[in-house]
Amino acid sequence: MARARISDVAAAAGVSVTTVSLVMNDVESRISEETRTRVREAARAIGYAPSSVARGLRTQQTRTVGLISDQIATTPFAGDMLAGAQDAARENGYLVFLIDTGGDSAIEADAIRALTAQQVDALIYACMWHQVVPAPAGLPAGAVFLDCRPENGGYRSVVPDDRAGGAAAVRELVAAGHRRIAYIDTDDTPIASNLRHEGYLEVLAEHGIPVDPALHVQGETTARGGRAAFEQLLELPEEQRPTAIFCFNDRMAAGVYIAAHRRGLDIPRDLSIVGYDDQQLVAAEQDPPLTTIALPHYDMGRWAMEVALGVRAEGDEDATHLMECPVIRRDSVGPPPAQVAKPNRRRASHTERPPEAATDR
Amino acid sequence: MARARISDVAAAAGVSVTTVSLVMNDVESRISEETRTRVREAARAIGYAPSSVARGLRTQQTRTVGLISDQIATTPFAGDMLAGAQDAARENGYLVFLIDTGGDSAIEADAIRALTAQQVDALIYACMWHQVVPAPAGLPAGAVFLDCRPENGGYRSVVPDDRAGGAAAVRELVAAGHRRIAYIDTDDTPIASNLRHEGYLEVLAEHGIPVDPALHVQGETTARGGRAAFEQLLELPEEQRPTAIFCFNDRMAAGVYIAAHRRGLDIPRDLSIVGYDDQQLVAAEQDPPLTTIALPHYDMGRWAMEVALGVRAEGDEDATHLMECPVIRRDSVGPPPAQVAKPNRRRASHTERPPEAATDR
DNA sequence: TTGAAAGCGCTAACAC
DNA sequence: GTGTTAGCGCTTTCAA
Repeated sequence: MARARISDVAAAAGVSVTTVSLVMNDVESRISEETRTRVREAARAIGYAPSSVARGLRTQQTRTVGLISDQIATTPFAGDMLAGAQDAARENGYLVFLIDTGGDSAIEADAIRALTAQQVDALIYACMWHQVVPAPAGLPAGAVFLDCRPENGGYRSVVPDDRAGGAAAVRELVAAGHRRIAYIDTDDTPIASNLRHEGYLEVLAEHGIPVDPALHVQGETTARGGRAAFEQLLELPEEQRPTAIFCFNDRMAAGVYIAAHRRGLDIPRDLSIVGYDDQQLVAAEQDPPLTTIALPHYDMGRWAMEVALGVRAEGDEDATHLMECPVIRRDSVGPPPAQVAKPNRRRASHTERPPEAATDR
Repeated sequence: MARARISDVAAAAGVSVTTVSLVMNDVESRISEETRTRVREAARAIGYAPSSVARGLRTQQTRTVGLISDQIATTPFAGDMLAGAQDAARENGYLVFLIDTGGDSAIEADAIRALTAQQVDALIYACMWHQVVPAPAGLPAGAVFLDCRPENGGYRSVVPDDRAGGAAAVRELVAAGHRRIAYIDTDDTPIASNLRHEGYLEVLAEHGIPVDPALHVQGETTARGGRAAFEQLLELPEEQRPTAIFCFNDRMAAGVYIAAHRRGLDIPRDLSIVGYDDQQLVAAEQDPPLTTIALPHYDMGRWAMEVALGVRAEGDEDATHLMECPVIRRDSVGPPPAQVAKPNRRRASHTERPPEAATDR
């Protein structure tokens, strides 16, 4: 059977289409309660549902949003951003068109065209990880950047506060008593890695811990890369080795776990580790479960959608919103290995690790 | 500036709207080449793009597809299905509305209503893993089930061939010389786990390998669950222990790795392992990389979209398509440990484990 | 409290 | 080869 139209309902209820429209849209005013119920029943009886297409044409509002991403929907990294965005869209009665471009700019341009032709009411441009990107040509004003920033501004955006996150990670380690803290870094993703590194340096400075360049190593952002970087650290003379490691991400931390376990090192007894991302299937599945810094994907997705929809008032048309990365405490952080075993291990202990360090938690 | 309309282009080019429409839609017939280019230029000059909404209303075809899923977009499990579906949609000029319901049936019902109101041309109903589900009320005929089957039929569907996949996994192990092969199973996901188990039994039977119930253990589908199940296996008398393990999924296999490494067991020298899923961030990141059976997510997604769009002819309106799960050979399978080391390792085999046991399963 | 009618932007049947 | 026009299904102004 063909779709029921508003005129069918009108005929069935013995009223005009105007009345049906008024009833279906819950326009307060006029219309007696009796007519109301008559219309509603007729509608239900013939299974009528208004056509969003016709309504969209008439009102020039489609209650539809476009979400263009490089790959968030199809990779395991940042799906929660979608969840946040979707939830916000649904709560406000919007449907979302999702287009993963795979990073292909031709597809991206087509996507913008197609979404514009669809007259979406809002547009979100999302990346799978924090980066600074050129704003694609033709991107409508009012679009919101999610997990990325337009390099020349002009749009609102939301990204994780990686600097504060890096600081929080290191603070966690310092609070446990560590002073020799390595940072296993990467150069694959410059923005995030630089910011986290800044946070690392900031906390060392805060506590008067000298920076040892030998404790800053790099690798690719995989378990293999983390493992290789860790092995580099193990080549240091024993007293120079770290007692704790802050890893750029959880995958790299997983590599450290593998190497540590193979050498019989116990986590956290012999080595404390903090990761980053709180990545599903990685962080919590380690043994012991990994303490890490969570990327606020869900909240960023929700923020972006609410701002794009105009549901959340954000003063500035051209500002970057930094979202906090919470510490997820699990079991990979403990105090440094007891040093009584190596009484003569270093210089005067007050320079090495002031007892006060234990108290600043 | 407001959106340009077709009449603006017509005026600018000094032709009628019909002509513009014909040109924009590349309708061969009539229209001189000269007029054509004039129209095209006018359109480009004023930045005209046809409104999909108006076109949708007029033609009653929106070139839009709905994809309702439980959680595939927001979890790290099956994102490739989306990639396959999206690619197929894009290639055919369709845009996709994505709705993750989180498994909430009220949201699901709303989603079906909203998508119907949007007059989507096709609908895909997808699950994050292979299961049999009741078809939601109101689901339009012609919808396609992706990675799930409607319990009472009535719709086309595509699911992985888990039975053949299970068989392939075990065959891999048998080919390497193993005879004592355990199956670390789960009861969390009945359909897939039963099917894979059937494949396991099938191959044992094929090779006349007796079935040992002690080698069939269960756990939850996490690294922790896999680890616990493996430890149960290690409690068996030495000569009864498996030399190879087929794990229900890669996460459980990861748990086996952890326990094995902690005990100093080398993979694959002391123990061979085959997983299932070829899960990103899990399978390939193990050390050594895990041999596993891939779930054909991308191809299933593409299949579902093509069938839903009517681009791929599928005879039966009510059939389940089984998609092959390829073996991904990596480095976790090797020959069983040499048995010369324990010449008297088992007693008379017929008392220890009567061959008839193979038949009573 | 209700209805008639215009018109959103487009396509396509039909006329020229 | 090109133009006129009806109408897709709805909302909304205006009149009654």
